[in-house]
Parts: sequence; structure tokens; C-alpha cells
Amino acid sequence: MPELPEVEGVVRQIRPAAIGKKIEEVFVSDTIRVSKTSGKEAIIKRMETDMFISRLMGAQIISVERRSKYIYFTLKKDGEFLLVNHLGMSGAWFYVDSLLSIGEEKFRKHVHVVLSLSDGNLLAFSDIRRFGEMRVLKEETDFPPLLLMAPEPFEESALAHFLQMAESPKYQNKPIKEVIMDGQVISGCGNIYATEALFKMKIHPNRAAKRISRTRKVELFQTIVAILLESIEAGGSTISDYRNVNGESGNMQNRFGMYGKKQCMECGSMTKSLQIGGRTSVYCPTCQK
DNA sequence: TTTTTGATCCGGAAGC
DNA sequence: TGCTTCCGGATCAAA
Repeated sequence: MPELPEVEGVVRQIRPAAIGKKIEEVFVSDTIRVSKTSGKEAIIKRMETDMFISRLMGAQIISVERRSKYIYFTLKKDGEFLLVNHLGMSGAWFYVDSLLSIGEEKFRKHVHVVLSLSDGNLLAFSDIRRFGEMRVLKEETDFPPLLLMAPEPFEESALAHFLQMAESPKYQNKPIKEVIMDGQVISGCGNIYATEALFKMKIHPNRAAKRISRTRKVELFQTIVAILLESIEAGGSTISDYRNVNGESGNMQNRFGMYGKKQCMECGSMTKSLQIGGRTSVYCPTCQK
């Protein structure tokens, strides 16, 4: 599951490959075409397939940036506009000379959008579960949820924003895990890194936000930021379906203390799991209070 | 009005 | 082996 560090890795690799290139052709898989034709919002959101293709065709890629877990491609054709992409559960980009160069079959057979670039190479978007998203926007304001996202966690304003949100009426009674996984509170922290940060801080995931002191909240925020940075350094985490643009897995999963563990790496207790905000939360009943 | 729940996008892993 | 069930980021409509 790609979270912020994985998306950052992808963006860093796509950027040098894509910037300045022109999109000469756009290919959308038959699977997506059929789903779209039957009225579903499969990957390409709020736009018909043919319109999506004609908007991208002939555009030049000006920049590739990450915002939270989203990838923003700034494109230029007449004026500038955005292609906003979310990797969802299993989305992956490959920069290859041919689709046959995608090594693993499970990715190769689920390629759904291909951008053919002016350097002769392809930027191919593969998505096994099709939870990924592509949106063509005139500007960011055309998709309001983007504007509600918390600041980037590495920005100076992010800590104050986090404290203000976590202590607001809407969030103060909620389990802390649900709070830190909310993109309006902190950007880019999903189940994996929330689990790891709470384990490191020895905080029970179900503890109400207001039952954590200001000092501990600050420490928790700093722990999340540190883990995100550590993961970026490690090339992200590969749980099942994350691959970088060269098809490689990350290494961060080898440093986990809790996520996906049956036994606590600290004390050896059997871990427990519970549903918080509709998501599975693993924790150590001995270490996390 | 606000918050919560459920459906939606799916294939694959796991359990029987 | 084949069937059923469960899982998940994020959004959006419905309750």
C-alpha cells in the first residue's frame, strides 16, 4: 500500500524521466473502457475515456510533484492544467521502453493507462485492484478535497495544524489512530506508518486524542515525521504491491516493529488487533497503553 | 446540521 | 480444487 514515502520515491524517479517530454499517445486498457462504458468510475474519474485521452494527447509535462499521497503532473497544451494521480492500493508507474519490459506478470497484465512519451519510452500505470485514480483538472480547486488536505508534514506549519485539529471538537474524542490517519489532520500517514508511530510511542491506538498530553502529541507528530523520512531513505515499504518505477521493492518493511507482526518486537507478547475507523489496527497490549 | 455508516472502485489471499 | 469471505485509501451519498 503506497503511503507518502512510497509516493515520494515514485515521484523522484518519474520526474527526471518525464519533465520536458511530450505525451504523444495515450492508451487506456479495454478493461477500463468497458467498466467506464457501463457507468463505473474505474481509475479515470469524472471524465469519459475519449475526453481523457484527447486532453492529455500532445501535452508537455512541465513538472511532477507529490502532495500528500497524490502525484501532480503539471501539463501544458495551450494553457497549463493538472493530471492528479493516486496510487490507491496497488497502483504503480513503470518507465519502460516496452510493456514487455515490466518484469512481473501481475503488474504487466494490469496496465491500464499508458503515456507514450516523445523520447520513445512509456510511462505505464499498472493497478491490480483498480483503486487508483486519475483526474484531469483545470486547477486544484476543481477537486475540493485536495484543498482540505493538511500541510505537508515536513512543512513548518504542519505541527501547529496537527495540534489545532487534534484538539478540535471534531477530533478530540476520536481514537488517536483515526486522527493521525485522517489526511485533513496529517498528510500522508496511512495505516502502516500510524501503526509504527503509535508502537514507537507506546500509545494504544484506541486512546482518545484528548487523553494524550500536549507534550506527547508533539512527540507523536515528530515520531511520525521521523518514520516517514526514514522510510523515504529506505525506499519505502513493500507489503505486497508497492514497486518503484524500476519495478523494485522497498526495504522499510524490514524495519517494522509492529505492522504485520504476530509478536511484539519489543516484549514478545502476542499482538492484538482491533477495528478503528473501519481499519485493522495492530498493537501490543503490553507495551501500548 | 453534523456525524456516521455504507457503497464504491477490485483481485488476491486465506479459510473452509 | 473451488467456493466464500475479507481486506483496503479515499470519496461521496445516504441515513
